[in-house]
Amino acid sequence: MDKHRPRRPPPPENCPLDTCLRLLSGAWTPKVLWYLCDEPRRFGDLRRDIGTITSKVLTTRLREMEALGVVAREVIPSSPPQVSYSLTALGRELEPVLEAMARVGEKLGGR
Amino acid sequence: MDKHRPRRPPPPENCPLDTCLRLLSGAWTPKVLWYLCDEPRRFGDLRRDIGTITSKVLTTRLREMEALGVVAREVIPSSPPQVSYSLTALGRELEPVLEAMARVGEKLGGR
DNA sequence: CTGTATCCTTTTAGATACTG
DNA sequence: CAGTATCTAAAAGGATACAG
Repeated sequence: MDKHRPRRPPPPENCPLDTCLRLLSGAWTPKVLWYLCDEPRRFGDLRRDIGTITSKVLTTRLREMEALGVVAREVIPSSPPQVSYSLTALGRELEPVLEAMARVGEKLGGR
Repeated sequence: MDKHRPRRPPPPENCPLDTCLRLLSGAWTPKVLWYLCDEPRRFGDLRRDIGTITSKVLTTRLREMEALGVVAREVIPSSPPQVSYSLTALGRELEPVLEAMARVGEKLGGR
């Protein structure tokens, strides 16, 4: 008799979207991932590549992604010190998302 | 001879990502689009489907997406008034992005 | 070079009440 | 039902200075 809920139930597909959204939220995270998809990069390279991000924010985002297991941080003992960031296997799963975004961005033109 | 910039130049693929990012930024926009991908929905339906969004924020996001041309707003003259929201052709371009996100969300498990 | 520490501004969103 | 209007709080980010 479907009396009280004749309407669509909340789709369970909802949860995975939320999970991914938590990871990609923030204006900078996707851009960091974009460059790391290309190849591993050092801290200063990432900063220059992205262009307008401050080191504070970049550090914060990288630490978040490290904690989530999508980015790996490797310290190369040398002088001056070098730190290289790369995607983990899990992080590489995000490449299709970024590619889909870029494709849509092209169709959106200049908005 | 490549003295000052021996490093990789900023990839032009950057811009489309930015465009898409502007559109999808904010925690709610992707969720609204997710439900509209399923089928057109009325204001109150969207609010219930999403669950915890306030009408103020939902209105703001819908107006933004309208302005960008990804969502269409249709008023159905009736009593009580009905307003239906749907994706435009441009808006439907975003479906692959959301699907990619959901797929990654599954692999991310519970983080 | 790779960060950390402060402080401040902007953006986003939540609470709540109210209207046609 | 479909919003609008205020006000407040929280999150994100920018500027700047400084350290190992």
